Amino acid sequence: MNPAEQTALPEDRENSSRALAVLRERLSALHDADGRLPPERDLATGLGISRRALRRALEVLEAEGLIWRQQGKGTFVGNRPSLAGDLARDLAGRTNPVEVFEVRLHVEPTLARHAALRATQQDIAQMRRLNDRIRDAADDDSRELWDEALHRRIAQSAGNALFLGVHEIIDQVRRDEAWRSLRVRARNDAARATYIAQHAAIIDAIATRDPAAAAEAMTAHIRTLSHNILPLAGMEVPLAGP
Amino acid sequence: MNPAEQTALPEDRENSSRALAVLRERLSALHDADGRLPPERDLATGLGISRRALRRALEVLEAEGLIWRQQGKGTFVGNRPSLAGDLARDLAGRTNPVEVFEVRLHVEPTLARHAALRATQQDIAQMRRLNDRIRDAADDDSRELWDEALHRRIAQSAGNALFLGVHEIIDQVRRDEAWRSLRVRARNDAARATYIAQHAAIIDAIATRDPAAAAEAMTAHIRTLSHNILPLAGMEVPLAGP
DNA sequence: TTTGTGAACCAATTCGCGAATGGTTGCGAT
DNA sequence: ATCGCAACCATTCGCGAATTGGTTCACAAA
Repeated sequence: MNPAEQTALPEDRENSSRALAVLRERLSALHDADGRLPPERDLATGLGISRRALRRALEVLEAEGLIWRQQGKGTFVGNRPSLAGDLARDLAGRTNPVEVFEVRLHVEPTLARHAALRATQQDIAQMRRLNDRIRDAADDDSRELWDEALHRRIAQSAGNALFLGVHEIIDQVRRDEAWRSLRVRARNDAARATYIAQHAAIIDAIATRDPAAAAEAMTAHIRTLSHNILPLAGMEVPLAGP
Repeated sequence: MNPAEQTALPEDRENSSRALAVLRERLSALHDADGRLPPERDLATGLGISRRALRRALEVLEAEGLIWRQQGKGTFVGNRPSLAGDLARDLAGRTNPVEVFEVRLHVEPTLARHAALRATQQDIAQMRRLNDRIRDAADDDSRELWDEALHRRIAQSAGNALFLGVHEIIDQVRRDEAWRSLRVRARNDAARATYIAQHAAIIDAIATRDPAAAAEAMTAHIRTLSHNILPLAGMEVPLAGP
């Protein structure tokens, strides 16, 4: 899924063809374990529509970020896999949560600082929507997805493609399967309200174009995260500042 | 080649088998344009030695970092290609030199700061050797290799595997083929002495365990680089500090 | 005219299989 | 014991056929 794109969509697409509505509804039932949809030819005949009509519907779903397609490969639900995947898996095996927080503590406040200077009004509105999604999330897994989307949106708003790539690497390492149990143990009802308030403080600082405040708010947020998470891994919280 | 490893080697390996000496001598003449050596079986018969003796020699060369091997693929001279390659090429196509310096200006001083706290005496001695290699380099291409090795050694000394991975990505983007002509134009005899002096200042700060001075020296170095290079690309020098 | 349909073709990818290659083991000679 | 030789294992490559998304075209339907 791509939470960031979903919320950015208008809800008035029902005037589209019937194929789109049918496809959107059955999307989660059609794909296999790997998220792969049947080939376009099979899917078209299976749904009783022409291939061209099917492709128009798929174009909409792709623009919404619900699916991704690649010639010769197939059509898949979810987000297109990133080139950072292999590198992130390799790094995840050689680093540890303390190092990840040490890096985040230096990178993410800088991204927030730049976002305060460069974020558009759409960026800021989207950040607020994403923080609402975090607050209203029904379960921990979706909450993690929205939280990741918010941090990514801030990184995007910093307006530096290389910095965004660096952030993506860090984020993928953080979310590596090897540390899944740690993330599950870190889920903490009491801390949720704190996180949402800290997110709001970061967004407010960006909205008021205050780079120093944005960086400080982000630093405080990541420090809170590290204090809540690292002890669960039996690790010390690093003292170094940004 | 792996300049960092080469200089770290002791010179007393001549008591090894004759095959090793022969192989080490002819190494640069045996590989093809891609750095590939002949298959072990062919190479063994070609050198008139048994495959086992050849493999023992290759093990030494691999440990020295002069070659790398992979089952089913072959044996190659030089450094094993990094997983960061694909991602770096992709990022190089979406970023630009200004963004690269913006990121370096935030990442490398931090690495130098950490190196001041964590570098070993071997690290520091190696840094000085590498700066001498830069000074004594015969041509610009090898000078670039030694310079890269020095910056990498500083990143290694920071003692954070994830940060090292981030630095590797940035470095590979910086060295992307697409910007080769820019790097060539940036070669400047007059600036060489400045760079070597700035490197020495960084190493001195690390050696005296002064994190702030190390970070400041690195910041000054990268600012000098950006002032010398970015105008060649018709770009403004970014003002933001670390 | 406009739109949709089916078919054919293009381009990128995958799959299967044999060959090549580094990694490993075992046997026999020295 | 050590060395040389051979055989075998695991991974990768190369190539061709099949698969799959991307595109074009002619024709029919609205």
